Formats: sequence, structure tokens, C-alpha cells
Amino acid sequence: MTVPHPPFSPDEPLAYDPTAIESKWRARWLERGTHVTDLQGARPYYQLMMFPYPSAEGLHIGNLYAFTGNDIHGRFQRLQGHTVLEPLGYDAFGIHSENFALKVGVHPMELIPRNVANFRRQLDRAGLMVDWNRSVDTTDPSYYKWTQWVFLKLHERGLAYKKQAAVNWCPSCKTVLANEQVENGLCERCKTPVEQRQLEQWFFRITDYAERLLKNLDWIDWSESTRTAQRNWLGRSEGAELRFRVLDPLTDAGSAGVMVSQEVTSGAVVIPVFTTRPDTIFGATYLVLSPEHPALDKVTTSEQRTEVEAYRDAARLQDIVSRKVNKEKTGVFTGAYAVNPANGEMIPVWTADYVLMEYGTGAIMAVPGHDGRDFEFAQKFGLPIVRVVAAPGDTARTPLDACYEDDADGRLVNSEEFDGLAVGEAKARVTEWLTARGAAKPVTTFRLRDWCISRQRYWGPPIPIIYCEACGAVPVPERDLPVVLPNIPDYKPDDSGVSPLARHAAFYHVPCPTCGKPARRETDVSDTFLDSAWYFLRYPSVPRDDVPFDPEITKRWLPVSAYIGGNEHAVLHLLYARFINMVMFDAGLVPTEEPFLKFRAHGMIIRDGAKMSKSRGNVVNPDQYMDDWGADTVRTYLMFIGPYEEGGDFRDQSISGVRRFLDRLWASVRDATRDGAPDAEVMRKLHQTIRKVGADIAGLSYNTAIAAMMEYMNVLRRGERGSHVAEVEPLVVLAAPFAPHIAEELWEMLGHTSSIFDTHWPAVDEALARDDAFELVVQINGKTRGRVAVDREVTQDAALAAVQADAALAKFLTGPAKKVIFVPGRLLNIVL
RNA sequence: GCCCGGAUGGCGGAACUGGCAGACGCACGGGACUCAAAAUCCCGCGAGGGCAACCUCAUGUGGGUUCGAUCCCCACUCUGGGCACCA
Repeated sequence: MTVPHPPFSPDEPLAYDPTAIESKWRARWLERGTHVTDLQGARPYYQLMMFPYPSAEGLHIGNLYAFTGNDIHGRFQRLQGHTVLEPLGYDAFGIHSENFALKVGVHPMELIPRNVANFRRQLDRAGLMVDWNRSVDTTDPSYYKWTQWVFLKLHERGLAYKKQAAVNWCPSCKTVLANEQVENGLCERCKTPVEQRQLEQWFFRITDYAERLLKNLDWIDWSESTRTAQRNWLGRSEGAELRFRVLDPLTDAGSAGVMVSQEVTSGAVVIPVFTTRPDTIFGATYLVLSPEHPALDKVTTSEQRTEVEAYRDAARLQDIVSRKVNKEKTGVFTGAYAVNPANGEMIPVWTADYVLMEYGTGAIMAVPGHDGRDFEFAQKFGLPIVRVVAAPGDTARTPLDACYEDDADGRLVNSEEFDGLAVGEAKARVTEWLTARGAAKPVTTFRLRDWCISRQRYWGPPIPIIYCEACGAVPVPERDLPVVLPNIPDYKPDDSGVSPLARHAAFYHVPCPTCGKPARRETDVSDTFLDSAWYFLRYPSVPRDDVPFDPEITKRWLPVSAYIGGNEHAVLHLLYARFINMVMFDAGLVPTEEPFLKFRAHGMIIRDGAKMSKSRGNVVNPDQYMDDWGADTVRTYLMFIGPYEEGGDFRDQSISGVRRFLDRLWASVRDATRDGAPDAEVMRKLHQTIRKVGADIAGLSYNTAIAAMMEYMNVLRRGERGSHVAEVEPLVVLAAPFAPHIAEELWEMLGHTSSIFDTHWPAVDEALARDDAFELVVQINGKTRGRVAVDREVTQDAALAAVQADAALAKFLTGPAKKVIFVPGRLLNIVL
């Protein structure tokens, strides 16, 4: 790592010395309580940043980028006269921490406080306006007591339930993995393909909220990319559920003329399928059941039983990678036939693993003519492919050498009375027709599934449930919270598929809260995402211990005014937080349905054109840079790199320009005089700058706000002219959100005794900001040829006259004007 | 495969709602100061042509709309990110 030496040597007299002034102001802020928020203060403004997972590596430059961007916005709002709450805490539970603890052989209860302390040290250096009186640590019993309470609230409202479900199991690490720890079907730690295991799990009914979660996306003020990601994740599909009757060989065999086993006595089995294309029903030439489909066993004929069971068992053991990624289609015929409800044709029933049990009904009608996957499957197994939609220019008999999936321009063919209908209309008409015949119903399906919150792990809040033989699953009474996570030495997960807590009778042997008989505690802990799904509700109410969030304070401080964070949390965290908040709203505990009316996703910082990673050796160590340049320079540089919502490339070489700006800011205040009057030209530029910087910060255009201040600095210091206090003092306020330490120091040098953050953002004097001189742009045939100095409110005729009077412009007027385009106050275009 | 971004000098990036392309910064070149160096200050800095005033070309590629396009439309190339057998 090469770091250019800072331009000023610290021992130069009267030079800007960030090390000295930054430690001075850290101490001063603490002593004065500058960052302590008065919760009763006027105009509350809740600035929220995503709390970090305190890794052993310490603060990442990406954390610093996120926090600085929030801090600037928060400080700016304070200067606008708001009472700003800008809290920060630690998201310290979870498998990341636990795995790291296992790796280094230090117990999480020892390791995590150490990491937290190191984070706190680094965060303190960054100059954040954080009110540490209102911090949270998710691993603190005083916090997770209420996480458990949140679980109980959901349980109380029927939104928590338990069922058998598949979990991700890493056979190498011998442990259950969270979904977020499976990357492309591989264990994030050891890259072993993940298997599925069936376990009893607690779920939250987030799917009950799918429609509301989707609908509100239309009006909340969020980054478009984040809203799109949530919409895709929710995955609403409108379509129909169609019913296919499987032929009963006893009653149907003769009439159907199909050889089916006499042993099959399934009776009238009906297979519902979900489709978004009911219009293609006449092209459905076979059915496919997922290998896990409960009816598979019932429909399979004895001839096919061995083969089907072998296929099903293979699928069950199969890892997720080979099942999901670009695999060639496989499948087995069940021996059964079903009736296509549209045309009465008999179609074979297959099972194949390209049909997922988790989505829709776990079965599909295959329309190989108009679905790529069905087409591939039908080709491989020689199943009939029928065209029922014709592209413009095609006829019913145009051969289908590839499937035709387009649903915008096609018209139905080979579909009896529906021939000729456009696809869109046909969807509705076919559904109506089949519904009338009892073979269909309109259905809306979501991709979203219920949220599995069980983790067979140690490092999390124990789920507050007690199992009693007599009373069943009994919630732990609120007065008994928290269920404290015991300090156990053997916290390593094992092959058994149960939590390490299940090895500790002292933990799980408890009396039933209802009947008092011996009972057993739930030994799973809850998902880390539950910890972070409600933390913003807790901050303002810290340190109250009798309620999770005080009703009065919550009403005053929620919803969050501005939330800025990484888009990697676009779906999981941000969706879970909306869900939990919505439940709390329904329970009358929070004032709004949506917790974050405004959310902005910031960009990502890369280094020298590449993603930062340890293996590349291009990780930026914030401590090092703050040592070399000072926190103010690092903060301002991070914001100057590029548009905040897009991120940018961190280059060592470029940081010096920002430091030079702060040096000049320092010098301009040090040398400023109160004698005489400020320069009118400079003051005009100043007021234009105040206007631009304010607008840019509000819109998170931090890079251009800094550029505007630099531009003003160039005017202010041109030719080393001495500056007037009136010219520099407002600039110090403009720079304060970015570089708070130097701003405080300069503010003090200017004779103020209270914090610069207790002052007000300078007002723009529009009269002063106005440019007297104005030049109208002149184009001839759309090409810019020059400018004429005229009055701003000049008329078209006067402007034309001015052009004719200007020799340099007049020479282009080689003929009569065919047309004149005049944009008042902007330009004149003469078309010859 | 699908969805969402992005492509502008040597580099990072500016440009209101379709109206002076290249703000600001870095790097680079020249000059002032200095015994010298650093720092600082000043000037220059898209390409080509011209002694010059100026002219021509230029915002990934090819078309289109418009008096006028970095901006809007169509097709394409490259690139970053997300989702991925979701019926």
C-alpha cells in the first residue's frame, strides 16, 4: 500500500493539524454532550443507518462509506433546525460471528465484546454524530429479551407456526446453514454442495402480508432499484388453478382404451396445477408432478412403481446445485393418464425434478409448444408438441421448431372456439369457461415463502417456547423473558441436526408455564434477521426495560425519516423489517404501516478498479488512512469519489486534492480579516454556492456539493487574495457536515463559543446570488456560434437585433431566417 | 435465460426538464518563489488543422426523431449487479 505523504508537515506553525484538532473535538463533543439527542426537541428527524456486524477484521471502508453518507445527511438536517436522532448499534448475533469464533477457538461471548470494542474505537474516530446513549447490541439480554417478545407477539397473532421443512445441511461442516449462507448451492465456508434435511421449523406467516408488502411499494419513497428487487422477490403471478382428473383404471380403462394396471385403485385423484397461461390449455400434452408431490404415490402404476420410487429417492438425496443449475432434464413416466379438461384428451402423467414442490401446487400442465422447459423435456422424451398460439404471420400449421413464449402479439390456434383470440383476452376467457365447468379457479400466486426463523445453532436468541406433553407448545410468559442464552463451552454444531443447546439439560429442563409439569424448552435459536427486523423501533426507547418501545416516544420518532444503506439488503432485511413493522402496526403498537418512508441505496466502493478482497490485497484499512490524512479528509474524499448512490473507485492518488481543499479552507479562515467590506463578486458566488450545496446534500449529490465548495474556494483564494470573514464564515458551515472536526475548530477560531452544529445553515440571499451579467447563447442552424450580452428578459426581436449588431455572429447570417427558435433566458437559434 | 444499472479526455467524474459537452479533482507540461527540493501560487491541458481570429471532428457502435440529442426512440457491442427450472 503506497500512501503519499500529507502535504503539510505537522510542525509547520499555524498549519492545519488534523490529528490534534480531531482528538480535541472528540473530547469536546463528549464533554459538551453535543451528540446527545433531546427526544423532546422540536422537529424530530430520525436518521437511520444500517447497524454493522462487528467482524474481527474491524471496520470496513464500506461501513465507513455508508455511515459517513448518513452522518452528512443527519448533520445537514440538524443545521436545518431539526432535532436529529442518529443512532448506531451492533448486529452481533449470527452464524458469521459463530463461525469466526469456531475458527479462532475463542468463545463468542468473549470474542464479540472484543470486536465491538474495536468497532467502537474506529467509529469514534470517524466523527459520527451518533448518540451512543441510544445504542443497541443484539446479543445483550436487555435487547434480545424484546426480540423474544416480538416472537411472542407474532405467535399471539397466529403468525408463528411450526412445520416440517427442508433445511440446508452441509455434510462437511455437519451443520445447518441459513439460506444466506448458501451460495449457488454451495456452503459459503467450505464450498461443499449443500443437502436438504427435513426438520421441524418455526415459520412466520409473511406470505399473509405479501399483497400489502407489494402494494405499498407503489408509494413509499425508496430507491427504484430496491423497490424493483422487492417486487421480484415477492413475485406476484396472476393465473389460474386448473384441475386435471387422473383416470381411474377401474372405471376409465375400458372407455379410454388405454392399458393401465388393474392394481391401481386411486379412485378419483384430481391434480390441481397452477398456470399463468390458461390460454394454452389446448396445448397441454402431459402433466408433471414434482418428485415430492404427495399424490405421486397414488397415481403411479405398479409397472412404473420401481422406476418412479428410484427417481424420487434420488431426487430427495440430490444436492441443490445439480438440481437447479442448467441441468439436462430428467424424469420418469408414472404410468398414469389424466384428462385435459379443455378437450377431453388423455395425457400422460410424469414426474420430473424441474417441477418444484415449493411453488404453485407442485404440479404443472406441460405446454411444450409455449414453454421452454416443457419444450426441452418433450423433445428429450418424445412427447407431443402442439401449437396453440401463432405469432403474427404464422398459421395453425406453422411448424414449431422452438417454443413460442411471447404473450403479447400471439393469437390462439388449434383451440376450438377460442381460435383467433389474442393471448391477453384468451387468458380471461379460457379461465371463465373452465371455471364455469368446475375445472378452474382464478388464483394469484406469490414466489415469496413463509420466513423460516429456526436455526439449529448456538449464537442467537433462544426461541421462547416450551413443549409440554399435556399443553403442547406453550409460549414463555412475558414476565419470564429473557430466555437467557447460557454460556456453554461446546457450542459447536454437530451431526445430529439439533442445536448445541439440546445437549444441556440444565437449559431445556423446565416446568410447563401452564400446568407446571416437567417440560422441555425449544432449543433452536432465531434467525439473525429477526434481530435486525425491529432494531430501529428500539433505539429511541433505550434504555427503558419495561417496554420494547415506549408508545409516546415511538409516536414521536417513527417512522424513520431517512434510511440509507446498502442494496445487498434490498430484499431480506428491508422486507423483514417492513413485515415486522406492519404486524406491530396491526397490533396498534407503532404509528405507521411502513417503517421507512424514505430509503436510499448507496453505491459500492471498489479499489483501483476491482472489488476489495483480502486475496487481492486491495482492502482499504480506514485506521491507516485516518492516521495519514485525518478523518475529515477521509470522509470528504469518500464522498467526492463519485455519486453517492452509485459508489466509485477509491484511488490513493486522488485523496490529496480533498486534503488540499481543507488546507485552503484552514488558511482562508486563518488569514481572514474583518476590516472593510467583502467583495461583491465573491459574495455572489458564495450565495450561489450556498444554494447549490444545500440542494445537493438534500439529494445525496455529495460529490457535486464538494465540487461546488472547491469552485468557490478557487474564487475566494484566487491569487492569494486576502479573504473577508463574511466570505469564509458561511463556507465553514457548508463544509461542516463533511468535515465536522475542522469545521468546529474554524468556528471557534472565528470567535464562536458553541458548537457549529447548533447554528443554522446560511440563508441564500437571492438578490446577492443573482448574476447581473447575462449572455444569450446564439445558435445558427442548431450549431452554437457565440453569445451576446443582453438583458436577461430580452425579447426575441431585441435578441435578433443584438445578433445582427455583432460582427462575429452576423457573418453567419448568410441569408434570410427560415425559422427562429427563442428560449427566453437561455438561447436563440436561427435556422437559415 | 430474465430483471435493473452503466459506457463521456490519460484517470475519477460534471452537465437543470432536449439547449454553451468536459464543472471539480487527480495526473501531466510550463512558469513564479527557493542555494536546492518539497509545499504554495499562476498559466496550460479532448483530437486534428491554422501565424492568428477561428474552423472541423468528438459523449461505446449503427440508424431514427428534432431547429437542436450525452439526454428521447429502435437495433447492437461491451460491462457492473441482482435473480435464476417460480410454471
